[in-house]
Amino acid sequence: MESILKGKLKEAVRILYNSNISDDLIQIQETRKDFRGDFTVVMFPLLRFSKNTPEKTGETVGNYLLTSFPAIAGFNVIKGFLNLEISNTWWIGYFLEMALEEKLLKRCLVPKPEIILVEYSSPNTNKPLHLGHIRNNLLGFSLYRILSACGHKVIKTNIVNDRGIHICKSMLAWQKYGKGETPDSSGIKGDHLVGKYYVLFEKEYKAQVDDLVAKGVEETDARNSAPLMKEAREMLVKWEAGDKEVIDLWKMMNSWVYAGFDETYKMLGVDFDKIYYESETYKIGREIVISAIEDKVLFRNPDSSVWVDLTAEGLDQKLLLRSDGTAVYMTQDLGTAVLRQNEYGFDRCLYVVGNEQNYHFQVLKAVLKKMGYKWSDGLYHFSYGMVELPEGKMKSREGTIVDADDLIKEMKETAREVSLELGKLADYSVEEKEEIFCKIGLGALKYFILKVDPHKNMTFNPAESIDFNGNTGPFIQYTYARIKSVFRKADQMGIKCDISMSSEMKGGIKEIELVKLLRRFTETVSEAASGYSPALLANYCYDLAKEYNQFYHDFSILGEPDPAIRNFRLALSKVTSEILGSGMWLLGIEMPERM
RNA sequence: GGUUCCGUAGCUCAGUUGGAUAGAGCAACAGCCUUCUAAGCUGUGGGUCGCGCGUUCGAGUCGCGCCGGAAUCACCA
Repeated sequence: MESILKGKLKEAVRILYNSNISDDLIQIQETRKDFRGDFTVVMFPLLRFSKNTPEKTGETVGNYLLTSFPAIAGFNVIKGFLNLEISNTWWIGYFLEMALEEKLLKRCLVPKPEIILVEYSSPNTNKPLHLGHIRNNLLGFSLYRILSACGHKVIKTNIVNDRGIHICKSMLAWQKYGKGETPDSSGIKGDHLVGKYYVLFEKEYKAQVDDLVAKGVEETDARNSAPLMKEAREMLVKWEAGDKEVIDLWKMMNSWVYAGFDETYKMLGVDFDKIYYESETYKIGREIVISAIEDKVLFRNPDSSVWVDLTAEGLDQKLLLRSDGTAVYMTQDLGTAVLRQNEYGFDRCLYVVGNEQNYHFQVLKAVLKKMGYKWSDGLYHFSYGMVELPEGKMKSREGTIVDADDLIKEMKETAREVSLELGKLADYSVEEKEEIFCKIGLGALKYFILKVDPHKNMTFNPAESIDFNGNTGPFIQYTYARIKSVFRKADQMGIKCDISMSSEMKGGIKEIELVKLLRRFTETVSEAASGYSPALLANYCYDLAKEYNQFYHDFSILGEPDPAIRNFRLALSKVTSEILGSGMWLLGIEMPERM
């Protein structure tokens, strides 16, 4: 409609004022709710052609459109705004077209699909996942779905940080204090078991440091010379040297962690097409760095550490290889990027990583560019904000880390309580009920996180559990289940939804509001894709659900005697449920048929 | 100190490329279930959009300068 109107406006200006107007001067937007009309044209840019007041210009243009364009039923001018009223016939025609379309999402397909790699999750193998990872996973996964919906070939990847001193810490603690404890023997989920020994290491290590400090040793010296730290470092050297005993221990404990992660990922409903391991990619990174020294892109210090000079790019000098030749964080990310480009030839690579690493990714991109990799332009750091508690950051030392598994469990539990209290699922089996509690609990959690603009920090208050009323996932799920319920009832009553019959609809109707909102779906998906913002889509779903609930409250659907109107309302309900369903699906949120 | 991001109602958050009188939810208060699911709907109260200047017919939105908060600037990852 906007593009037709645009054409008509150009025509109007040509005929009325004998001038050609460029596209960017024509501003069309949906009319605000408190004014009469459907579309609003801003008159100010046209004044240079009309040489008249905004009001007069509005009148003249409005009259022209009214007589030359049948879809326009009327207009009014307020200040510099020309509000056009579109005929209901046009709206209904528009809606029918939409309702009969096989796959609405086809409208989102981009002309040039790209190969896009999305990296998300990126866990360390020494601790279980926490709330921060949940935000990361949900964002990454929904970006995958949204970009895929637009026709891109999207590959979900995960890079597991499975090497380094922190991994050795938990291994060492297990070796010293574990007494052969395993997930099976202890009944503890693998990632939590390994995490337990990481915490234990830190505790024992701190005790040693405190002890040394008490004996008069300087704090930094104490940290370096504490026996546990020494042992951990020795273990890392052994690991890098491929010592069989260490490697075997590493493999065993990692396998526990992976089994634990898999369970959490499954609960969250996320998965990956390809998993990279830093223990493999850091070697590639090292090779690349070494060959770049020969090309004089990098330089070597007298102590034989390798650096890149990015002062010309406004950044600092950055270390790429330690003086002992071992790799740092950046080294492995360089290797991973090159490996991925070789394997997939991606056009874009999205790193879903917290904003605390903004500098790191700036450097990564700059280094690759300096090394001559043209595809480095396609790297994009999807930088999202931290999840904070009311009192600030989560801190493991203060035990305020919100564990992912615990949180998911609590959400399900709350869903169960709320649901049982309402008692609408009495005739369901235990398994069916559990499945619904799961959908609702996770729906609440996922929506809570995804509705917030990704690049902002967000607050989570563990004391007040996540809401199930208002602007929440369950609210949207409820709306969906409600519509499903209407259709179950319609079946019982033998009422079929014959969309074509609603074309006989006439008259002034409030349902048009709903149509207007429905039509925004596909453009919202496109915006969410181009702006990398699932939040846009989440808030759209909320707006739609809210609008539908008003409609549902104000009008009877099945009780409506006029079949044309009844069918129209049924069709509206059907399209609403489909859009809510696929909108939430794009966010990775499942919808229950009943709740 | 340098760089990046953020600052909107008591709280959590929306607010399209600058457009009209800044919106939701939660919390508080008052209503609505013999009729399609009340996890819903309706209403009331609540704001110097951190502060100032500038650009513009028009600024929560753009620019500059302050103030406040976060992150980062490691031979940690």
